[in-house]
Amino acid sequence: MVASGQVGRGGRRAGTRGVPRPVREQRILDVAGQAFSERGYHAASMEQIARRAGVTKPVVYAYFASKEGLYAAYIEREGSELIERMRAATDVADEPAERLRAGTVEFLRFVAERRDGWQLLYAEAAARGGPLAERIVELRARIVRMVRRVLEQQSLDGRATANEAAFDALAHAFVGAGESLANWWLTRPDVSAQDVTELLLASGRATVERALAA
Amino acid sequence: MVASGQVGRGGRRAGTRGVPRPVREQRILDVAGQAFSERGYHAASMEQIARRAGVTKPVVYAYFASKEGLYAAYIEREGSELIERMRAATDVADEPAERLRAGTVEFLRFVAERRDGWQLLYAEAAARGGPLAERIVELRARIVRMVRRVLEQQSLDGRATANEAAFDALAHAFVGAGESLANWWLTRPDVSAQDVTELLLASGRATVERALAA
Amino acid sequence: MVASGQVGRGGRRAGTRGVPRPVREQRILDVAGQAFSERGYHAASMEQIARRAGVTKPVVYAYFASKEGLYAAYIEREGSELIERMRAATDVADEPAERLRAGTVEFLRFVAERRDGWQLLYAEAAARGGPLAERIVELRARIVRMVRRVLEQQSLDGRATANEAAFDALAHAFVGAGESLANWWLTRPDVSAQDVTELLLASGRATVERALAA
Amino acid sequence: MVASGQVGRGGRRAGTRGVPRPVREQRILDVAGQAFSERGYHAASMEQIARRAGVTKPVVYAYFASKEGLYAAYIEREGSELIERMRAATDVADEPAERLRAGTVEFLRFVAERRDGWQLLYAEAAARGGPLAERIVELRARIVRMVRRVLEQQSLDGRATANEAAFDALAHAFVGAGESLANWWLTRPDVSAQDVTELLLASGRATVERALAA
DNA sequence: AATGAATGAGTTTTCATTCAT
DNA sequence: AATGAATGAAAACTCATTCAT
Repeated sequence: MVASGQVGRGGRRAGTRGVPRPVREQRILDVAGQAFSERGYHAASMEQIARRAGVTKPVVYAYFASKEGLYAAYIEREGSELIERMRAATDVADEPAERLRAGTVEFLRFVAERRDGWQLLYAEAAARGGPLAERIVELRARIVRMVRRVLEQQSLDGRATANEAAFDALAHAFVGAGESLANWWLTRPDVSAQDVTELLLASGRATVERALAA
Repeated sequence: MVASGQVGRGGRRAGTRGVPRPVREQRILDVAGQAFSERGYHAASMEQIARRAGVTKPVVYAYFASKEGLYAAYIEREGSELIERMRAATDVADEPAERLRAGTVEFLRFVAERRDGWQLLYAEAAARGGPLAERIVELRARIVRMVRRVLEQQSLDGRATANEAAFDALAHAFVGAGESLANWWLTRPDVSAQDVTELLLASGRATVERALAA
Repeated sequence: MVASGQVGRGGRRAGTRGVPRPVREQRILDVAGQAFSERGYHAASMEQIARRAGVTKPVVYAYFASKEGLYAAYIEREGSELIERMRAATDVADEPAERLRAGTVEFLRFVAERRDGWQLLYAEAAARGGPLAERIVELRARIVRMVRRVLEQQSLDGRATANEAAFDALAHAFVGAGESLANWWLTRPDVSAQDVTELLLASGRATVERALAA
Repeated sequence: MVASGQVGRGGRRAGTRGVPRPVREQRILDVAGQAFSERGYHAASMEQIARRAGVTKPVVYAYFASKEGLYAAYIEREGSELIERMRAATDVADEPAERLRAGTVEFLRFVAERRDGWQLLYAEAAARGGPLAERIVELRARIVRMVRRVLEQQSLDGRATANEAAFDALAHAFVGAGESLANWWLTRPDVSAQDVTELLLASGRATVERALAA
């Protein structure tokens, strides 16, 4: 019988042969995320990303077609993951209050685990313009809607008289507070996720009860 | 050593002579702000900025020394104005509550009047690593401190037992909520500044009273 | 952040593919030497050098990193060759007198074979302040030291009482005479290298014997 | 009677009014020489030269028409002075030997007194190309001819059988040795001009007597 | 006679992108 | 499927030179 393994068939110099494409793709995305996050989209160079990922530039182009494509793929991966994790966490709970807590906890987990991804998503959402603007805006909008739905449900327990816009505004305020708090938290490793969560939730609850009541 | 055939450079065609320097400076800054805001620091080109400002590149360099210098000057102008206006507005009032309201109102006014400036400041604060990162971080920190001080004063009226970090967190949350709300507001021309202000303040008040009490 | 409309850069037309890198490097250096020699460092343009070498600018940068790098590489190539050839020629002979003759002959050979290189080395040594000033000064100093050593040995055959500085001075005078003579010779193709050599050596010998004796 | 002085008549800011044109011209040339000598022709900027001379750029252009004109004027001034001084010194003496000594002494004096001028003349003579090439070549040629004539006269005292070319070569060698020695001397302030002169003359004499005799 | 303010024309350098192998 | 080597296009920045005052 002839040797059946696919690896190490000789001829080639060394390289990273035999690594399956999906794995390599992820590796490239990881490196790209780091580079984009550290130096910004423009300053990050394809050359460097390729080198750090242990491949050559044409490979990167073969996989992602262009720098913008690479960027989009990264944003997409991180964004989907954030949304998916939040949705999954939220869906587990029944009570609105619990759902909000679960989503918040998961959000902070993501922020801590994927600093690069989070910071890039955040920065990109802040910068208008650019072809990924829509995608990111939509992403954030989805989160805002999730929050808003929960807040509305929470409010129904009381007597909600607030109008549409008010809830929209409230959700935006809540999300903004969460983002800002998350970033602050990243600079304060001594503070627990628990504390951050509680503060944010308490603020949200208090606001719904009092601010919307007005 | 000496190159021959170097004659015939320079010259003049028509130009916008007679415009006093300070005026021109401001004009260039305005245009630069637009460009940076629309396309981001890297993508904005000096060539284009100069052309749109009705001058030539060397003029821009004569005034601002470098692209980064131009950017810095713009950030500086907008940032100082924002801070100054907020401080001035705040200083007029005596009561902490009134001070917070005044600052908030002035902030929203700035956001509305200087969209480009606001959006650039916001985006740049979100992106770490850009040029002037420090300057902007310091700017936002100053605003956070202003808020924090007011919140502390407000809280003293009650019985504040909250620790340091809590106030820090609260201020960051408040500022984040305000930023997010401001951006949302820019997309909703039908909503009055008044309403946005009230929502934000109510949220802040409720949070201080309830969230910190916990 | 992300600029749109950046597509469609790069490409290829025809080019001189297949030329091995070392060959191309030498070709570029040759052309660069010509350009630098003809127009001086500053006046020579990378654009022009690249075009004349049949490559594009980025190729030149890929090989030599910068204009100064290119210049340095050329100076280095020519300088090393000159020194190496002189050293090799010198080392063959045993007697001081023979060594001096061999070195001189080889020097003139280099001057004749590599006009561009020689003239650039000479000009650059004359101009203080250029890039690589140090490198060239060191080069010439090495030659001066070679000459000096030989002169000292020659002198030992007689009764040398001359002080240090005198030998230094003598070596500098000899080298200067050689350079000047070489340049003059380049304008007089009818004169033989032989004659130039003899004159220079005779002058050196006479000087050592008489001038130092004083 | 009304104040008659021409200076300080008011109206103007401050400036350097009242300085007669020739004085100003010389001042500009001085500064230009420094700049060219320090940084090379290309790297020296008109802006800087003007500023250091205490005038504005247009003034420089009014006086010298162009950068090249300024350079030419400086070279001209220094070159003429060198030649003139050497000729004057030489003309005083009668004997060939005395003439050579007088010229050499004066040359070294010039080198010491006018470092900038000397170094620029030397560097420019080394660099071919450039519009002043001819002028400088002619300058050096004149010095070489002076030397040659003296050497011929000196040689006549003996029995000269040397051919034309030999004297030419000899003169070039002598001048080259002188230049090189002069530059070396500039780096050795401890050595006296006297010593340098003697060495050079002795070398010249020895060479004429022995080398040409061959 | 002098100046402040501009300008046109380069220069070096960098990068995303793509063939030929 | 992968790479080494090139390329076209731009971008920041500089400077000699000149008008309008």
